[in-house]
Amino acid sequence: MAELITELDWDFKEKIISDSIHGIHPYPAKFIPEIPFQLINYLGCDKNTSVLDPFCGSGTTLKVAQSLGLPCVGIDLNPIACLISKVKTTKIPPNFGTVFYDVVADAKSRKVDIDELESIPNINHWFKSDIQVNLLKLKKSIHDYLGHDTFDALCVAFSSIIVKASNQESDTRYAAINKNLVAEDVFRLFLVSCEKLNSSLLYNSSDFPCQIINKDVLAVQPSDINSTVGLVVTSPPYPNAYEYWLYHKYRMWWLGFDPKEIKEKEIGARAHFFKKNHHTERDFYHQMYGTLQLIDSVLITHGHAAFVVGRSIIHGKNVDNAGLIVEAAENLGFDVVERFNRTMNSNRKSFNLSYAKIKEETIVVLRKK
DNA sequence: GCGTTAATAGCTACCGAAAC
DNA sequence: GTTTCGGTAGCTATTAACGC
Repeated sequence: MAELITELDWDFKEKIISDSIHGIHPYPAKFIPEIPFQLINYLGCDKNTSVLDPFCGSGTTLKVAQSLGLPCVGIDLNPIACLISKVKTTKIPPNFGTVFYDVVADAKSRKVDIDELESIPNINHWFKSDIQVNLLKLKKSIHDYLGHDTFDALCVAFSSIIVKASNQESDTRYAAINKNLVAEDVFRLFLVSCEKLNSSLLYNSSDFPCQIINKDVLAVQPSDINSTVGLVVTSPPYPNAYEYWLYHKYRMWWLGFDPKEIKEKEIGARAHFFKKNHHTERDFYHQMYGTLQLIDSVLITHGHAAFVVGRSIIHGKNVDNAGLIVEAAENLGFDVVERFNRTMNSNRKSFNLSYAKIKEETIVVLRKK
Protein backbone atom coordinates (compact mmCIF):
# COMPACT_ATOMS: atom_id res chain seq x y z
CA MET A 1 0.00 0.00 0.00
CA ALA A 2 1.98 2.91 -1.35
CA GLU A 3 -0.02 5.74 0.09
CA LEU A 4 -2.51 6.07 2.88
CA ILE A 5 -6.13 5.37 2.05
CA THR A 6 -7.10 8.82 3.25
CA GLU A 7 -4.68 10.38 0.78
CA LEU A 8 -6.53 8.91 -2.18
CA ASP A 9 -9.02 11.04 -4.09
CA TRP A 10 -12.50 10.17 -2.83
CA ASP A 11 -14.33 13.02 -4.55
CA PHE A 12 -14.46 11.34 -7.97
CA LYS A 13 -15.33 14.52 -9.76
CA GLU A 14 -14.33 12.82 -13.01
CA LYS A 15 -16.11 9.71 -14.08
CA ILE A 16 -13.67 6.78 -14.26
CA ILE A 17 -16.11 3.95 -14.88
CA SER A 18 -18.94 3.86 -17.40
CA ASP A 19 -22.15 3.52 -15.47
CA SER A 20 -24.45 2.39 -18.27
CA ILE A 21 -24.54 -1.10 -16.87
CA HIS A 22 -25.41 0.26 -13.45
CA GLY A 23 -28.30 2.21 -14.94
CA ILE A 24 -30.32 -0.69 -16.35
CA HIS A 25 -32.84 -0.36 -13.52
CA PRO A 26 -33.58 2.50 -11.10
CA TYR A 27 -32.41 1.83 -7.58
CA PRO A 28 -32.29 4.40 -4.78
CA ALA A 29 -29.06 5.18 -2.95
CA LYS A 30 -26.74 3.38 -5.30
CA PHE A 31 -23.19 4.29 -4.65
CA ILE A 32 -21.00 5.32 -7.52
CA PRO A 33 -18.93 2.38 -8.86
CA GLU A 34 -15.69 4.31 -8.30
CA ILE A 35 -16.03 3.71 -4.54
CA PRO A 36 -15.97 -0.11 -4.57
CA PHE A 37 -13.43 0.05 -7.43
CA GLN A 38 -11.02 2.08 -5.34
CA LEU A 39 -11.66 0.05 -2.17
CA ILE A 40 -11.07 -3.28 -3.94
CA ASN A 41 -7.95 -1.98 -5.65
CA TYR A 42 -6.52 -0.50 -2.48
CA LEU A 43 -7.42 -3.20 0.03
CA GLY A 44 -6.80 -6.07 -2.37
CA CYS A 45 -8.47 -9.43 -2.67
CA ASP A 46 -6.76 -12.73 -3.33
CA LYS A 47 -7.65 -14.16 -6.74
CA ASN A 48 -8.79 -17.40 -5.14
CA THR A 49 -11.28 -15.65 -2.89
CA SER A 50 -14.52 -13.75 -3.40
CA VAL A 51 -15.68 -10.22 -2.71
CA LEU A 52 -18.77 -10.25 -0.47
CA ASP A 53 -21.45 -7.56 -0.34
CA PRO A 54 -23.98 -8.47 2.38
CA PHE A 55 -26.28 -5.60 1.28
CA CYS A 56 -25.72 -5.91 -2.44
CA GLY A 57 -28.77 -3.93 -3.63
CA SER A 58 -28.58 -3.54 -7.39
CA GLY A 59 -25.12 -5.12 -7.48
CA THR A 60 -22.69 -2.23 -7.96
CA THR A 61 -19.97 -3.85 -5.85
CA LEU A 62 -20.53 -7.24 -7.47
CA LYS A 63 -20.23 -5.89 -11.00
CA VAL A 64 -17.09 -3.93 -10.13
CA ALA A 65 -15.51 -6.99 -8.49
CA GLN A 66 -16.31 -9.09 -11.52
CA SER A 67 -14.82 -6.51 -13.88
CA LEU A 68 -11.64 -6.67 -11.79
CA GLY A 69 -11.47 -10.42 -12.32
CA LEU A 70 -12.83 -11.51 -8.96
CA PRO A 71 -15.67 -13.87 -8.11
CA CYS A 72 -18.31 -12.36 -5.85
CA VAL A 73 -21.15 -13.08 -3.45
CA GLY A 74 -24.13 -10.77 -2.91
CA ILE A 75 -26.83 -10.97 -0.27
CA ASP A 76 -30.06 -8.97 -0.24
CA LEU A 77 -33.49 -9.35 1.29
CA ASN A 78 -35.16 -7.52 -1.57
CA PRO A 79 -36.05 -9.85 -4.46
CA ILE A 80 -35.96 -6.96 -6.94
CA ALA A 81 -32.41 -6.14 -5.85
CA CYS A 82 -31.37 -9.77 -6.32
CA LEU A 83 -32.97 -9.95 -9.73
CA ILE A 84 -31.11 -6.85 -10.91
CA SER A 85 -27.83 -8.10 -9.42
CA LYS A 86 -28.24 -11.47 -11.07
CA VAL A 87 -28.91 -9.99 -14.52
CA LYS A 88 -26.10 -7.47 -14.16
CA THR A 89 -23.56 -10.17 -13.43
CA THR A 90 -24.69 -12.64 -16.09
CA LYS A 91 -23.91 -12.59 -19.78
CA ILE A 92 -27.04 -11.67 -21.70
CA PRO A 93 -28.26 -14.39 -24.11
CA PRO A 94 -27.45 -13.42 -27.72
CA ASN A 95 -31.08 -13.79 -28.79
CA PHE A 96 -32.35 -11.30 -26.22
CA GLY A 97 -32.24 -8.55 -28.85
CA THR A 98 -34.98 -10.27 -30.84
CA VAL A 99 -36.88 -11.93 -27.98
CA PHE A 100 -38.10 -8.69 -26.47
CA TYR A 101 -39.65 -7.57 -29.77
CA ASP A 102 -41.47 -10.91 -29.93
CA VAL A 103 -42.69 -10.40 -26.38
CA VAL A 104 -44.17 -7.00 -27.19
CA ALA A 105 -45.78 -8.25 -30.42
CA ASP A 106 -47.30 -11.15 -28.53
CA ALA A 107 -48.49 -8.91 -25.69
CA LYS A 108 -50.25 -6.54 -28.08
CA SER A 109 -52.36 -9.35 -29.50
CA ARG A 110 -53.38 -10.77 -26.13
CA LYS A 111 -56.73 -10.59 -24.39
CA VAL A 112 -56.60 -10.16 -20.62
CA ASP A 113 -58.99 -9.61 -17.75
CA ILE A 114 -57.71 -7.11 -15.18
CA ASP A 115 -60.02 -8.56 -12.52
CA GLU A 116 -57.16 -10.90 -11.71
CA LEU A 117 -55.21 -7.86 -10.44
CA GLU A 118 -57.74 -7.33 -7.64
CA SER A 119 -55.40 -9.01 -5.16
CA ILE A 120 -52.98 -6.08 -5.54
CA PRO A 121 -53.99 -3.45 -2.96
CA ASN A 122 -55.01 -0.01 -4.26
CA ILE A 123 -54.07 -0.96 -7.78
CA ASN A 124 -56.54 1.58 -9.18
CA HIS A 125 -55.01 4.40 -7.19
CA TRP A 126 -51.55 3.76 -8.59
CA PHE A 127 -52.28 2.59 -12.14
CA LYS A 128 -54.77 3.80 -14.72
CA SER A 129 -56.96 0.94 -15.92
CA ASP A 130 -55.68 1.01 -19.52
CA ILE A 131 -52.11 0.95 -18.21
CA GLN A 132 -53.03 -2.04 -16.04
CA VAL A 133 -54.31 -3.85 -19.10
CA ASN A 134 -51.08 -3.42 -21.05
CA LEU A 135 -48.86 -4.21 -18.07
CA LEU A 136 -50.81 -7.40 -17.54
CA LYS A 137 -50.49 -8.33 -21.22
CA LEU A 138 -46.76 -7.77 -21.00
CA LYS A 139 -46.47 -9.74 -17.80
CA LYS A 140 -48.25 -12.71 -19.33
CA SER A 141 -46.14 -12.64 -22.48
CA ILE A 142 -42.97 -12.49 -20.40
CA HIS A 143 -44.21 -15.40 -18.31
CA ASP A 144 -44.21 -17.58 -21.43
CA TYR A 145 -40.41 -17.34 -21.25
CA LEU A 146 -40.23 -18.82 -17.74
CA GLY A 147 -37.35 -21.29 -17.77
CA HIS A 148 -35.67 -19.62 -20.76
CA ASP A 149 -32.32 -17.88 -20.34
CA THR A 150 -33.87 -14.54 -21.29
CA PHE A 151 -36.52 -14.63 -18.56
CA ASP A 152 -34.64 -12.75 -15.84
CA ALA A 153 -33.57 -9.96 -18.18
CA LEU A 154 -37.17 -9.58 -19.39
CA CYS A 155 -38.30 -9.37 -15.77
CA VAL A 156 -35.72 -6.68 -15.00
CA ALA A 157 -36.88 -4.62 -17.98
CA PHE A 158 -40.50 -5.07 -16.89
CA SER A 159 -39.69 -4.12 -13.30
CA SER A 160 -37.74 -1.07 -14.43
CA ILE A 161 -40.80 0.50 -16.06
CA ILE A 162 -43.33 -0.09 -13.28
CA VAL A 163 -42.83 3.22 -11.45
CA LYS A 164 -42.65 5.16 -14.72
CA ALA A 165 -45.90 3.58 -15.90
CA SER A 166 -47.64 4.16 -12.57
CA ASN A 167 -49.01 7.32 -11.00
CA GLN A 168 -46.11 7.27 -8.51
CA GLU A 169 -44.28 10.56 -8.82
CA SER A 170 -40.77 9.19 -8.69
CA ASP A 171 -38.73 6.28 -7.47
CA THR A 172 -38.30 7.82 -4.05
CA ARG A 173 -41.36 10.01 -3.70
CA TYR A 174 -44.42 7.97 -3.01
CA ALA A 175 -47.21 10.28 -4.10
CA ALA A 176 -49.76 9.83 -6.86
CA ILE A 177 -49.80 12.40 -9.62
CA ASN A 178 -51.24 12.54 -13.11
CA LYS A 179 -48.43 11.96 -15.59
CA ASN A 180 -50.67 12.03 -18.67
CA LEU A 181 -49.56 8.55 -19.64
CA VAL A 182 -51.34 6.62 -22.37
CA ALA A 183 -51.62 2.84 -22.55
CA GLU A 184 -49.20 2.56 -25.47
CA ASP A 185 -46.48 4.11 -23.27
CA VAL A 186 -46.19 0.74 -21.48
CA PHE A 187 -44.86 -0.98 -24.60
CA ARG A 188 -42.75 2.02 -25.57
CA LEU A 189 -41.10 2.18 -22.12
CA PHE A 190 -40.53 -1.56 -22.11
CA LEU A 191 -38.80 -1.51 -25.50
CA VAL A 192 -36.58 1.40 -24.44
CA SER A 193 -35.62 -0.45 -21.27
CA CYS A 194 -34.88 -3.68 -23.14
CA GLU A 195 -32.72 -1.90 -25.70
CA LYS A 196 -30.76 -0.20 -22.95
CA LEU A 197 -30.33 -3.48 -21.12
CA ASN A 198 -29.25 -5.26 -24.27
CA SER A 199 -26.65 -2.69 -25.27
CA SER A 200 -25.28 -2.39 -21.71
CA LEU A 201 -24.95 -6.13 -21.19
CA LEU A 202 -23.91 -7.26 -24.65
CA TYR A 203 -20.23 -7.10 -23.90
CA ASN A 204 -20.62 -8.03 -20.25
CA SER A 205 -17.63 -9.93 -18.99
CA SER A 206 -19.10 -12.47 -16.66
CA ASP A 207 -16.48 -15.18 -16.66
CA PHE A 208 -16.16 -14.84 -12.92
CA PRO A 209 -18.93 -16.49 -10.92
CA CYS A 210 -21.33 -14.49 -8.82
CA GLN A 211 -23.53 -16.06 -6.15
CA ILE A 212 -26.68 -14.13 -5.23
CA ILE A 213 -28.43 -15.01 -1.98
CA ASN A 214 -31.97 -13.64 -1.66
CA LYS A 215 -32.27 -13.76 2.12
CA ASP A 216 -32.34 -11.61 5.22
CA VAL A 217 -28.62 -11.22 5.96
CA LEU A 218 -29.28 -12.01 9.62
CA ALA A 219 -30.67 -15.40 8.59
CA VAL A 220 -27.77 -16.32 6.31
CA GLN A 221 -25.59 -19.18 7.55
CA PRO A 222 -21.87 -19.31 6.74
CA SER A 223 -22.56 -22.59 4.93
CA ASP A 224 -24.89 -20.71 2.52
CA ILE A 225 -21.85 -18.96 1.08
CA ASN A 226 -20.16 -21.22 -1.46
CA SER A 227 -16.71 -19.62 -1.57
CA THR A 228 -13.97 -18.23 0.65
CA VAL A 229 -14.39 -14.51 1.21
CA GLY A 230 -11.25 -12.38 0.86
CA LEU A 231 -12.82 -8.92 1.08
CA VAL A 232 -16.10 -7.31 2.08
CA VAL A 233 -17.28 -4.06 0.48
CA THR A 234 -20.76 -2.84 1.30
CA SER A 235 -23.09 0.05 2.03
CA PRO A 236 -25.72 -0.96 4.59
CA PRO A 237 -29.22 0.55 4.70
CA TYR A 238 -29.58 3.45 7.12
CA PRO A 239 -32.27 3.47 9.80
CA ASN A 240 -35.33 5.63 9.10
CA ALA A 241 -34.02 6.77 5.72
CA TYR A 242 -34.73 4.98 2.46
CA GLU A 243 -37.49 2.44 2.37
CA TYR A 244 -36.55 0.05 -0.35
CA TRP A 245 -39.62 -2.10 0.15
CA LEU A 246 -41.86 0.96 -0.32
CA TYR A 247 -40.10 2.32 -3.37
CA HIS A 248 -40.28 -1.12 -4.96
CA LYS A 249 -43.70 -2.02 -3.58
CA TYR A 250 -45.59 -2.20 -6.84
CA ARG A 251 -42.66 -3.75 -8.66
CA MET A 252 -42.91 -6.60 -6.16
CA TRP A 253 -46.67 -6.93 -6.53
CA TRP A 254 -46.41 -7.04 -10.29
CA LEU A 255 -43.59 -9.62 -10.22
CA GLY A 256 -45.40 -11.84 -7.74
CA PHE A 257 -43.46 -11.06 -4.58
CA ASP A 258 -44.97 -9.93 -1.28
CA PRO A 259 -43.68 -6.48 -0.21
CA LYS A 260 -45.25 -6.83 3.25
CA GLU A 261 -42.89 -9.69 4.11
CA ILE A 262 -39.95 -7.59 2.99
CA LYS A 263 -41.09 -4.62 5.03
CA GLU A 264 -41.11 -6.67 8.24
CA LYS A 265 -37.50 -7.75 7.82
CA GLU A 266 -35.99 -4.72 6.14
CA ILE A 267 -33.22 -3.13 8.18
CA GLY A 268 -33.90 0.56 8.69
CA ALA A 269 -37.41 0.56 7.19
CA ARG A 270 -39.32 3.59 8.46
CA ALA A 271 -42.27 1.35 9.27
CA HIS A 272 -40.29 0.13 12.28
CA PHE A 273 -40.11 3.69 13.61
CA PHE A 274 -43.83 4.51 13.49
CA LYS A 275 -44.68 2.06 16.21
CA LYS A 276 -45.04 2.99 19.85
CA ASN A 277 -42.16 0.74 20.90
CA HIS A 278 -40.24 1.70 17.86
CA HIS A 279 -36.76 0.70 16.86
CA THR A 280 -33.87 2.82 18.09
CA GLU A 281 -30.25 3.13 17.13
CA ARG A 282 -29.57 0.11 19.36
CA ASP A 283 -31.62 -2.06 17.00
CA PHE A 284 -29.38 -0.88 14.20
CA TYR A 285 -26.36 -1.71 16.37
CA HIS A 286 -27.64 -5.27 16.87
CA GLN A 287 -28.38 -5.67 13.17
CA MET A 288 -24.86 -4.58 12.29
CA TYR A 289 -23.47 -6.83 15.03
CA GLY A 290 -25.30 -9.78 13.48
CA THR A 291 -24.02 -8.89 10.03
CA LEU A 292 -20.46 -8.59 11.31
CA GLN A 293 -20.78 -11.97 13.03
CA LEU A 294 -21.51 -13.51 9.64
CA ILE A 295 -18.61 -11.60 8.09
CA ASP A 296 -16.32 -12.74 10.90
CA SER A 297 -17.18 -16.36 10.23
CA VAL A 298 -16.61 -16.29 6.47
CA LEU A 299 -13.79 -13.78 5.99
CA ILE A 300 -10.17 -14.94 5.80
CA THR A 301 -7.77 -13.98 8.60
CA HIS A 302 -6.47 -10.43 8.11
CA GLY A 303 -9.17 -9.87 5.46
CA HIS A 304 -10.69 -6.40 5.24
CA ALA A 305 -14.31 -5.26 5.46
CA ALA A 306 -15.18 -1.77 4.19
CA PHE A 307 -18.48 -0.08 5.05
CA VAL A 308 -19.73 3.05 3.31
CA VAL A 309 -22.32 4.67 5.54
CA GLY A 310 -24.12 7.97 6.10
CA ARG A 311 -25.88 9.47 9.10
CA SER A 312 -29.59 9.28 9.68
CA ILE A 313 -32.21 11.03 11.76
CA ILE A 314 -34.56 9.14 14.08
CA HIS A 315 -37.33 11.27 15.61
CA GLY A 316 -35.29 14.41 15.16
CA LYS A 317 -32.09 12.97 16.62
CA ASN A 318 -28.96 12.55 14.55
CA VAL A 319 -27.60 9.03 14.55
CA ASP A 320 -23.96 8.24 13.89
CA ASN A 321 -24.40 5.00 11.99
CA ALA A 322 -20.69 4.66 11.30
CA GLY A 323 -20.00 4.91 15.05
CA LEU A 324 -22.44 2.09 15.74
CA ILE A 325 -20.73 -0.11 13.16
CA VAL A 326 -17.35 0.66 14.71
CA GLU A 327 -18.72 -0.19 18.16
CA ALA A 328 -20.12 -3.52 16.96
CA ALA A 329 -16.89 -4.33 15.12
CA GLU A 330 -14.73 -3.61 18.15
CA ASN A 331 -16.94 -5.75 20.36
CA LEU A 332 -16.44 -8.61 17.91
CA GLY A 333 -12.67 -8.17 17.91
CA PHE A 334 -12.14 -6.52 14.54
CA ASP A 335 -9.37 -3.95 14.16
CA VAL A 336 -10.67 -0.59 13.03
CA VAL A 337 -8.04 0.27 10.43
CA GLU A 338 -9.50 3.52 9.18
CA ARG A 339 -12.51 5.77 9.52
CA PHE A 340 -12.83 8.87 7.37
CA ASN A 341 -15.45 11.02 5.70
CA ARG A 342 -15.91 11.75 2.04
CA THR A 343 -17.91 14.63 0.67
CA MET A 344 -20.47 13.57 -1.86
CA ASN A 345 -20.07 15.40 -5.09
CA SER A 346 -23.21 17.04 -6.36
CA ASN A 347 -22.43 16.39 -10.00
CA ARG A 348 -22.14 12.66 -9.44
CA LYS A 349 -25.69 11.57 -8.98
CA SER A 350 -25.48 7.87 -8.26
CA PHE A 351 -25.96 8.15 -4.56
CA ASN A 352 -27.57 11.46 -3.81
CA LEU A 353 -28.46 14.43 -5.83
CA SER A 354 -27.39 17.78 -4.61
CA TYR A 355 -30.95 18.20 -3.39
CA ALA A 356 -30.28 15.61 -0.73
CA LYS A 357 -29.62 16.48 2.84
CA ILE A 358 -26.90 13.93 3.36
CA LYS A 359 -23.78 15.67 2.12
CA GLU A 360 -21.15 13.41 3.58
CA GLU A 361 -20.64 9.74 4.11
CA THR A 362 -18.18 7.81 6.20
CA ILE A 363 -15.95 4.98 5.06
CA VAL A 364 -15.04 2.51 7.79
CA VAL A 365 -12.36 -0.08 7.11
CA LEU A 366 -12.12 -3.09 9.43
CA ARG A 367 -9.65 -5.96 9.53
CA LYS A 368 -10.23 -9.41 10.93
CA LYS A 369 -7.56 -10.37 13.44
C1' DG B 1 -61.15 6.17 20.25
C1' DC B 2 -56.75 4.47 19.78
C1' DG B 3 -52.81 2.47 17.57
C1' DT B 4 -50.94 1.68 13.30
C1' DT B 5 -50.27 2.12 8.41
C1' DA B 6 -50.82 4.48 3.97
C1' DA B 7 -50.28 8.33 1.55
C1' DT B 8 -49.34 13.20 0.92
C1' DA B 9 -47.02 17.71 1.85
C1' DG B 10 -43.12 20.62 2.44
C1' DC B 11 -38.67 21.86 1.56
C1' DT B 12 -34.31 22.16 -0.91
C1' DA B 13 -31.43 23.64 -4.89
C1' DC B 14 -29.77 21.91 -9.22
C1' DC B 15 -30.08 20.97 -14.30
C1' DG B 16 -31.29 21.69 -18.75
C1' DA B 17 -34.62 23.17 -21.97
C1' DA B 18 -37.40 26.86 -23.39
C1' DA B 19 -38.09 31.56 -23.84
C1' DC B 20 -36.37 35.84 -24.58
C1' DG C 1 -25.93 34.88 -25.33
C1' DT C 2 -28.63 35.24 -21.21
C1' DT C 3 -32.46 34.50 -18.25
C1' DT C 4 -36.36 32.07 -16.70
C1' DC C 5 -38.78 28.26 -15.37
C1' DG C 6 -40.40 23.55 -14.94
C1' DG C 7 -39.18 19.21 -13.46
C1' DT C 8 -37.16 16.79 -10.18
C1' DA C 9 -34.92 13.48 -6.02
C1' DG C 10 -34.05 12.83 -1.35
C1' DC C 11 -35.28 13.34 2.50
C1' DT C 12 -38.48 14.61 7.07
C1' DA C 13 -42.95 15.90 8.78
C1' DT C 14 -47.73 15.57 8.74
C1' DT C 15 -52.27 14.04 7.76
C1' DA C 16 -55.75 10.70 6.19
C1' DA C 17 -57.42 6.25 6.45
C1' DC C 18 -57.97 1.89 8.37
C1' DG C 19 -58.91 -1.94 11.66
C1' DC C 20 -60.19 -3.38 15.96
